[in-house]
Amino acid sequence: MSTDDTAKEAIEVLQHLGLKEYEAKCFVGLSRVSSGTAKQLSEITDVPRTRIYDAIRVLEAQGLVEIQHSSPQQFRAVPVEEATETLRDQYEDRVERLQRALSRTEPVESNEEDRVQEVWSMSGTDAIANRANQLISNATEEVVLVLGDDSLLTDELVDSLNEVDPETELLIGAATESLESRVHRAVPNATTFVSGLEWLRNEGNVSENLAIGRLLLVDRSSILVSTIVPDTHEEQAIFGGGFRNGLVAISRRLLAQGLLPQHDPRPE
Amino acid sequence: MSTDDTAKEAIEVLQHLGLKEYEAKCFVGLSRVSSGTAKQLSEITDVPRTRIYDAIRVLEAQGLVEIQHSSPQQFRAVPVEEATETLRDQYEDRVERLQRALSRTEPVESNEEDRVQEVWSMSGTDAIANRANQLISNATEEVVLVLGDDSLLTDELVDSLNEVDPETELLIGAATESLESRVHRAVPNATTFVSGLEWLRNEGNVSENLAIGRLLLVDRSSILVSTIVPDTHEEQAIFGGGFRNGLVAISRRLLAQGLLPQHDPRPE
DNA sequence: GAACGTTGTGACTATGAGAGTGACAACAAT
DNA sequence: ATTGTTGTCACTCTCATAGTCACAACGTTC
Repeated sequence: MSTDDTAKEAIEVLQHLGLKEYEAKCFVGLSRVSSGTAKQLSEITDVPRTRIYDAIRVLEAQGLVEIQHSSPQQFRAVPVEEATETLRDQYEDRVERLQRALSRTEPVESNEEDRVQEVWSMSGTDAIANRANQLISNATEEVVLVLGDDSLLTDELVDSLNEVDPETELLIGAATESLESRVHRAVPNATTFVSGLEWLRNEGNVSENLAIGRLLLVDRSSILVSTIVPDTHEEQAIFGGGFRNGLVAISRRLLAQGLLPQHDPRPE
Repeated sequence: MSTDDTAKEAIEVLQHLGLKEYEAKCFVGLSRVSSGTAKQLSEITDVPRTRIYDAIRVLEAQGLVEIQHSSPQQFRAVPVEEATETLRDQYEDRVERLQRALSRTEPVESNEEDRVQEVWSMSGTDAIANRANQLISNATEEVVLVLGDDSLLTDELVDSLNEVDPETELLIGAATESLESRVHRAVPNATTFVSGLEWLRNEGNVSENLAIGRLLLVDRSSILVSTIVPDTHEEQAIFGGGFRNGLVAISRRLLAQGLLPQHDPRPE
């Protein structure tokens, strides 16, 4: 039963990685029997026997399955580590080709109007984290960062923080004391504090169903605020660039109010 | 024109990475204009204007595009490095989940009949390379390896070779002198030679259209032979395990004949 | 070697996702 | 007020893929 669930998960992941349903089922099925014939596989996987052959051929071409050309044919899945390694290789290959293709295609007339009153939105923890790290890396004067959740303190983030110019002021807040001490240890250069976000939590102006994720202000000119939807655990962010940006201005004032009284004595 | 081609390539790669046609086109289009509206994008990408919105939403959810919620909306692609980094993260995530799911699901009754007269086939350079490295890593007595093409001498292969037990005998042949010297430098522990494969090339028993790729014999009990189809550049391999395996026996004899007269004086 | 189940191939239908199009109300700009 | 733009829906068309069937080749059994 639990095995069934993990199997189902494995199948889904494989489909996300580009395999078709039959192919995914076949691979997962094969991963549990060391070797088998089309008929056996069909019974395990609920894939019509006559379509096993197609699926296996594709898998073989991808380097995920081996075929013994006997009669009847025997199929065997490549060991897990080998399979994932192969998938990884394929993927790296593609991303690299993408990178090259894109970088060679980029130059096109652009309407650089340099608007500064912009507010952009983005989604997805990975993308947001990358953007945050990027912003931090480009900081020259000041970084103000508030983390609302332990999981956001990733190694990459720590690296970015430790790589900024020593002249740059680092102000890092955390939602809990334990998180603050972790930050303090990881980024010795930073001034850390436990604050708050109470001022955000308590204001009823945002939908109740949002948890503050991170808050980042770089050089007082770029701001990134993310929220985490508790149910789906999805992260959403808005991101403002430019000095005279309204959002940035507001955020500066919010931070000034929220951060300076660093020890709000109200115990929650 | 050439920009058009690379753009097309980028689109294809993105589709392989899981994006739909419209999404891929939108992203590539956006990668060349710094920012744009739905109408502009539609003109660049040939995607129907009314469908731009769907595509962008998906891209946004994946962290590849930012949206400025003004009127009209402005769209902007995340910088290339950020995008690829995000894609990489997503992928790593999936592969890891796959690995966990698979390893937790593997235990199922298995018919370990331990046949030794097996010959398996596999395809794909990545998969074959991984299998080869795996085999080498498990070697305890002897590794005989012949490389038919420069491109097969990868860093991973070198690592595997240098990590075998020093007691293990390493015999590595190469198709050309330059390749041999590269091998010699990379794997000092190995006895290298320039041979031959003439004995394979000249025999008309295999379809003319095959170039020998690699040939690997480990501990005289496992053999891997790969061929490269010159046109498609696809690599195919057969792999035999087990001591008494017929293929292994044949290969041993072939190698004994082919390798010992190391310097076939015939100059090609 | 006759009879039966198994195996592999190819061709077929059905379904659903996604490509492509159009109608239309909300909006902005003279 | 008029006109073009913008965003949303609802729709059709096409094709990949899930799912089924007929059948010939093969192997196994008695």
